[in-house]
Amino acid sequence: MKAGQRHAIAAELIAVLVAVTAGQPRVMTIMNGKALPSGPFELGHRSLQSGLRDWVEQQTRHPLGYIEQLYTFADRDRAGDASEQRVISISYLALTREEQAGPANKAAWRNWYDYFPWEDHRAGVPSALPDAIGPRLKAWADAVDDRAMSHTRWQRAAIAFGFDNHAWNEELVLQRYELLYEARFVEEAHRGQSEDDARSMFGRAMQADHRRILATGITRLRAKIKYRPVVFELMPPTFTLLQLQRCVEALAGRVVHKQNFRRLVEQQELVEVTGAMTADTGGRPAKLFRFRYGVLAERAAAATKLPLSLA
Amino acid sequence: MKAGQRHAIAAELIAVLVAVTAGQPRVMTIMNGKALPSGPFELGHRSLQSGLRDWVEQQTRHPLGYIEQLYTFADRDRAGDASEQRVISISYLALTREEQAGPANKAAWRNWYDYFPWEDHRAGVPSALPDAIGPRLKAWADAVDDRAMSHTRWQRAAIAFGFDNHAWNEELVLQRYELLYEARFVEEAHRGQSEDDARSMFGRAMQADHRRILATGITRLRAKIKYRPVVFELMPPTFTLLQLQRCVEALAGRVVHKQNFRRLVEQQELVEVTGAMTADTGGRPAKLFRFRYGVLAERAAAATKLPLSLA
DNA sequence: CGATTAATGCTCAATATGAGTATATGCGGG
DNA sequence: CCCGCATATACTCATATTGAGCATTAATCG
Repeated sequence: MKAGQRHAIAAELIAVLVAVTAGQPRVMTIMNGKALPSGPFELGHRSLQSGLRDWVEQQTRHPLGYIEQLYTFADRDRAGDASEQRVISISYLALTREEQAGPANKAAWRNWYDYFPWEDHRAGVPSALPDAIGPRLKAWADAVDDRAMSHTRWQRAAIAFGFDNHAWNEELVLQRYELLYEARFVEEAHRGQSEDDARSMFGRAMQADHRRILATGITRLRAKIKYRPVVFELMPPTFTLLQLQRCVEALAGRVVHKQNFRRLVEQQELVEVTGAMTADTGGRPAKLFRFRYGVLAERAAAATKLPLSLA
Repeated sequence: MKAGQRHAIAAELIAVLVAVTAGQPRVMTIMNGKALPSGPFELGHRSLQSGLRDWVEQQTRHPLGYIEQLYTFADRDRAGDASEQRVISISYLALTREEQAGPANKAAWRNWYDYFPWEDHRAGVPSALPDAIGPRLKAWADAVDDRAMSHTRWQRAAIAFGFDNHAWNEELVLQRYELLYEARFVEEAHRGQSEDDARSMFGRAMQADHRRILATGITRLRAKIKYRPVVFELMPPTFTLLQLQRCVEALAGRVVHKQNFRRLVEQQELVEVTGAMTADTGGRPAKLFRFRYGVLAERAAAATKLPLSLA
């Protein structure tokens, strides 16, 4: 071990901090929405996790309920500049509730679909997909000479974005972003160009690879809500079943069958009635529920299995 | 960012390299089975992944088919000594075939159940579980005064190890190891004591937290084979369905229903016949199959869903 | 030849899942 | 006070998935 080399390394913690408010999935950003909050890992921190927890709680004044490691990156050219300094970035997914939290400094919550407009299928397939994104990906595929290569490109795109009769798979967030990056449609693919805030059909850009990290976080979360009761970290203490459903739908970017959703949640005993009712949303008053924390103890592998099928 | 502090960090890559040979799951070790192979991450490496790939291939003379990041650790007391040097360890799961691979130096493959004897349920529940481990965990739970605490302890143990009518869940490898660690039954929990190689009922110990990392790798792999066709990375180019089944069983530590296993594998079109037959194992000759690589392209989320139920 | 070991083909019951119908209960406006 | 409107909540039903057996076929071994 060449100590001299090993020392030229720095570690950075990056958080994908998620909340769901007003039916929209939000992510905490800094720098006018261009970056995810991140801070250095220092010797004073007990562990990576606690290092992250420390400064995120300091920023949001909110205890983090749930933290999960996402991925560790250390690509040579991450920094962008020619510094010989090597940076290892350790990213985390954290869930919280927006509520109080007078966010310090210029930190701000953003709708995550600002960054990935093609990911929200709650109101049906976004028209930009078949109308604009599809054709461009097709052109990108056709742009190579090699027929086989061309076919492969289009097939990858079709599977990822659900063209050609392929079913939409909401968990392929990262795959889709990487495809758009490879095709150079997202701004990050050509560094140093258009610096405007424009929210194009390919979404708002972010600094360095932060948008990729966000995509990783969304991917993980969309997968996780199907087999772990993590949604509740995003819910207020009591809620109606429809509110819970809307939260899941916001994250998954698709609607679910209401009756089946209730059946599932109830038969799995994930929640219990509080006795109270609410008549806020207009229709017949709904029972208020709370998460039954018992499930965490009872079922180690506490399955949720939200089917999240098409609606 | 206090540069002075950030520089005092080193990064290390650790591999859980797995193969399945002769019906047993093996893991590559060094230091007489006491450690997982690991090496420093250096400035010369293009990325973390390629750094790992570089030296693992150098050690095993075998191209790695599959690499997946496991987890990144940086706990203060990891080093054990009082050095102020902070080490970040990035662990990976890698799959390969044992075959050729004249393993360099003192590297050696070990049956992973040497480290976790209680994890192999292929021949039924290991007698040590109800006979010895259970009672000791019960005693550990009873050792606290607080009744509620005591109850919680036992309940955690019962769920993790399948006592009190709880079903055995093969994916709780890490949870079980951590419980045994907490109860101080595994050697690593009391550093600096018995240094012998003895394979006690609590398994062979490893250096530092390598056994925990191995547990993390097994956990991940046991989960993954259920929804991704990764088993094939461990199989020879052609194989019979029973061989495939035995491989899955070795990893999962439990047997599966033969007919249902075949039904699943075939209806998902994960394999295709080669035309050849083999009459090696005794009974009626079996068809030889090969993995149908097409599935990787066709299904992005190439589901495997090996049920892995009780048999 | 008969026992042994697998391979392979089929059946069946119990759930899980996707989708739809019907009824209940609040509110606001006319 | 009655009429929609919007949502809550209760059931029903067809189909797919799963877990478990039973039966038959085809080689090898002694």
